[in-house]
Amino acid sequence: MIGTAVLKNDGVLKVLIVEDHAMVAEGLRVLLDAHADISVIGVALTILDGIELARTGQPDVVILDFALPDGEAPDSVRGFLDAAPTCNVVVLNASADYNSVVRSFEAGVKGYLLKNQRSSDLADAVRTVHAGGRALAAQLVSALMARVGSSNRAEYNLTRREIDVLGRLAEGASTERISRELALSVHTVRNHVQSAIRRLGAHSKLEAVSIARREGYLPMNKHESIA
Amino acid sequence: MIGTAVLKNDGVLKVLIVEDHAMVAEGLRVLLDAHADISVIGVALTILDGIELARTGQPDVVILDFALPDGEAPDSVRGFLDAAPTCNVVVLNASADYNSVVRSFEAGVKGYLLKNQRSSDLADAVRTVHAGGRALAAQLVSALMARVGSSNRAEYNLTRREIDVLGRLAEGASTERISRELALSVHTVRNHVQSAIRRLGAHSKLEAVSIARREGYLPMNKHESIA
DNA sequence: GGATGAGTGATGCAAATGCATTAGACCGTT
DNA sequence: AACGGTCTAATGCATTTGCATCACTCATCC
Repeated sequence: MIGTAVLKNDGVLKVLIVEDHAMVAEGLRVLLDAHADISVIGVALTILDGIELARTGQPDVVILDFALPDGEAPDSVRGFLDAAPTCNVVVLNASADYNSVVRSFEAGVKGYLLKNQRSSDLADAVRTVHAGGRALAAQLVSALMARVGSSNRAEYNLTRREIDVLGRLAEGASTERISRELALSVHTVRNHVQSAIRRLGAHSKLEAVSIARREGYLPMNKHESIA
Repeated sequence: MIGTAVLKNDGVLKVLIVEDHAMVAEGLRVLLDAHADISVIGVALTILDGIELARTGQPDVVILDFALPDGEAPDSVRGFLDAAPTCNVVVLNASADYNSVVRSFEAGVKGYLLKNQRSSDLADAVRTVHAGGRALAAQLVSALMARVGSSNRAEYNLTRREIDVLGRLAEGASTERISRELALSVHTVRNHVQSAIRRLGAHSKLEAVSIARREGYLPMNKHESIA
């Protein structure tokens, strides 16, 4: 709150919303625009469009939905910061799973809010991060504290490759198919699988997938869309 | 559109929103309230609260999010219709999976919209269902047509025992553990697994679990929330 | 009262998997 | 420059799985 930016026109915060559900995005837009000190300069439905709008609009704050059609928030933060170096990214997610929170902050976001909060919390978060602060959903703070406190936090440290392979296993892909999809030897795929099984303390592929899913390493079930 | 209800006060449509993400619910509320002929009489975050509000408020239309903390839309439609017999339920969902659409309409909803549509579509749907019509997301219409046309609707006819075994496999249980849990011979468990694999047209346990999950035979796995 | 299918149990065999172990290339850190 | 970790690839071996096939009991249905 100390030394709020004076360089912006009228001190109005320029916000960019990146959210694939148009209905939700429109709602957030009107809710935020209702605040006199906040101005939504754009709404993007994909990461790609979002980064382009960030480049041209140079927003102060980016509201970034966690799960977008072309990727997840943590993997796109770099792109937003490159496009608009002075912007602060706030992730918006429906679920409060540990991994998503950690990955997001590791990627450099300044805030992490849940969709079950009031919209006024969102406006507050926008002001907070622009003032240089961090914004974390209240219900996450205590939960994270507890995790850190209880040193028994499972630290599986799966590698990206292992997570990738596990994800494909979860979709029912065979070792042979994965090796083709990733242009790898079947031996390598088997090694990644074995490595993941060992790290997760599992005794089979199925158990590994089960644990990985529970621990939030795998993306949510993409219900096969019919459209 | 023929013979729009005259019995309502001023012809204003009373709408109830049931959506667990407060932020989204608030957005929908302001977006809908912006229409002169629509009035949001309440917002509920759970099915239970929603049904109670429906009983006291007797809305014309209920906007019902598919996935609520205390259940899914299709299983709660009956409750809403009992509470407010004249109301029309419109399901709102993020994903367009076949099973959800079919289950919803079988449960008696009058509309099924996707969150990636414009909010004006929602207002249109509210008017349509109140006039006695059906509202289905445009992108779902053609997709459903295609499904119906190609009479190859999957009918796997899994037995209870097979579903039970598949469910345990999905949790990472081994054949041996399942045989203990169900007090069966490992041979029998293997037979059930094989039978399920055959019926599902899969080539491995993992693929069978994947297909069964997609087809709705297995309960959705809840992301372990840290909060 | 026989046909049908679920549920149970079993055997055999080829293929895939689980597990250990080795090893080179690459990359970031110290 | 040395170190550790990832990614890649491979080999060997015991175990499990995929798949076919058979058999018996017990329902249900025509």
